[in-house]
Amino acid sequence: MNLIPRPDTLAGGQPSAAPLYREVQLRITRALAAGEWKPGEAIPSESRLATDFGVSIGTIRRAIDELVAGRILVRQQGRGTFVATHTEDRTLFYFFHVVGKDGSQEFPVSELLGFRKERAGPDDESQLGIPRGSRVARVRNLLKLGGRPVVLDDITVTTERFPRIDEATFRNREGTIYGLYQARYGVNVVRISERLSAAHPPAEIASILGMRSSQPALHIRRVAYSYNDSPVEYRRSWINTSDHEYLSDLWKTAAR
Amino acid sequence: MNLIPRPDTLAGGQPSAAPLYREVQLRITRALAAGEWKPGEAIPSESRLATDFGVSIGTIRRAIDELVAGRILVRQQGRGTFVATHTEDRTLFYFFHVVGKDGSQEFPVSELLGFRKERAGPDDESQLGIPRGSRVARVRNLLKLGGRPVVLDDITVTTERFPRIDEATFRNREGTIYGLYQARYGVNVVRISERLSAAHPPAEIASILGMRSSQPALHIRRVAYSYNDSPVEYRRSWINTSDHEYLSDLWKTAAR
DNA sequence: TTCGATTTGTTCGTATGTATT
DNA sequence: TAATACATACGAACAAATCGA
Repeated sequence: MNLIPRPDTLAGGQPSAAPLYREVQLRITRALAAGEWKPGEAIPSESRLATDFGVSIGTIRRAIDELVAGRILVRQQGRGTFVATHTEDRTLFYFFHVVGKDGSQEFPVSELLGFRKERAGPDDESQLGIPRGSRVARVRNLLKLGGRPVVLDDITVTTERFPRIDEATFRNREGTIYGLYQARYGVNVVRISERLSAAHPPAEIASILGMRSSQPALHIRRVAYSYNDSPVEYRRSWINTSDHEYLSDLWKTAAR
Repeated sequence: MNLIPRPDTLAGGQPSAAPLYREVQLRITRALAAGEWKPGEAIPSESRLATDFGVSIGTIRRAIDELVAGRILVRQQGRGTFVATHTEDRTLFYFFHVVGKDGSQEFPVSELLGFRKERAGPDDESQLGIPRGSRVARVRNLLKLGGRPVVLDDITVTTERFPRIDEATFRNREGTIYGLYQARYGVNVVRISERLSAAHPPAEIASILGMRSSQPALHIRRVAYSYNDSPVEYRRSWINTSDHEYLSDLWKTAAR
C-alpha cells in the first residue's frame, strides 16, 4: 500500500507535531507572502503541488481548503486555483460594510482629500507594530454613496512597506485601495479587524460629511492584515449613519 | 471496486443536482431543527451515519465539516460530535461583541428590567417574518460590565415559538438568554445579523445607561436566526461606548 | 463543432494515528 | 487494556468545467 512514514519535518526546519496539511498550508502561505505567485495568477495545479511536496493530492486539497475559506485563494473548476484579488466587485463588500438603511448595497465613489508623509504617532506604532518614529504616509479619502458623502477614511501606512508612495499613486489608481496595495506593492489584505464606537465628529469632519458636529457619527478603528496576521494598514473612519448602517453579518459573507 | 451509481434522490423526495454531501447536510440540519438530537447531546457517530444514510464516511465528514465551521456542531476527538450549546463561555463572545477599549473581554452581568406581552408592530413583523398582529413577548434586559451599565437590550420574540414564556422564565434562568431559548424551547440560535448606527439615545435609555441624552450611543438592530435561516428573535440594543467598543473581527472568531 | 487534455469537484475505500471511556 | 470515535493521509475512479487544437 506504499505507506511512507510521515517525516517530522517537511522543509528541513524545526521539527513539528502539526499535521502534514498544516505544513503544506504554511509553505503555500509563505510562497504567497514571498510573492512567488502573484494576485490573479494561478498557483500550480493540485497534482503538481502534490508531486512537488511529495504528499497526496488529498492533503494538498485539505491545505488549500482553509485558504479558500479565508478568501486568500479562489478555486475554479476546470481552470485552476488563483490568488485572490481585490479587483472583483464581489470581494469589495467583504471589506466594505456600509449599506443603506433600506438594505441596498451600493458601490462607493472615492475622492482623495489629502496626502502627507510624517512620523508615526504612538497609536500608529502600537496598531501597526512598527518601531518608534517610523515614517508613515497618511491619506484622507472620502467615500460617497448616492452622490453624498458618507464615509471619511484617515489611512495610515508605513513607507517601509509602501516605498515611494505618493499622492498621485492614490489619485490615479483604478479600483479599490486594497487593489492598489495588491497590484503595486504586492501587499495583499486578507483580513480586517474593526472596533466601532459612537461619538461626535470633530467639526472639520462633520463639515466634510455634511452633518452638524452635534450629530452622532460612527467611529471605526480598523487594522488590516496581510498573510501571517501581519498588520499593514491602520484606518480611522467616520460614518454618517443618517441614511446608512454598518452591517455585521458573520456567516452570510463567509462559507456556511 | 463496488461503484454504485449515485441516486438522484436520497430521501425519496424531489430530484436534485446538488452533491450528495449537501443532501446529507440538509438531512442532518432537518433532524436538528426537528429536535431529533438535542443541544449538548452527541449525534450518531460518523460510521453509524454512514451506514444509516448509505454513503461513505468521507461524505459524512464533508457534510459535517461546514456545520462545525458554522458552530452548529462541535467535534471532539475520541468522544463524538455534539450539538453546540450556548452554555459554554467560548461561544458567548461569538454573539457578544462588546469589549473594553483596552481590549479586555469581560463577562457581562445581566439584569432584567421589564417584561410584557403585546401585539407585534410592523417592524417586528418584517424582521421576524410573522403575520400581522402576532402576539409577541418583549423583554428589557440590562448588561453590566465592571459593575456599570453598558448595554440595554429590548428583545422581541413570538409567543408562538416561545409558548408560555413569562417574566419568571427570564428572571430565573441560568446562563445566557440564547442558552434559555435552547434549553427550554428547543430554539437554537446559530447566526446573527446586526445593523449598527450612531444616535442619541432616548432620555429613558440614556438614564439607564448612566449617560446624558446629548451623548452619542451605538444603536444595534439584531436579528437572530436558527437553523435554515429562520428568524427567531429581534433585538434593539443601545450601547454606551464611553469605555467600550463593538468588535467586528470576522476571521479571528471563525476558522482560518 | 468536436475532441481530447487539463484541472478542480465528488465519492468511495482503506489504513493508521490519537483521544476518550 | 480494549473498544469506540474522530483525525490524518493515501489512493482510485469518475464527473464537470475549461480551453485549445
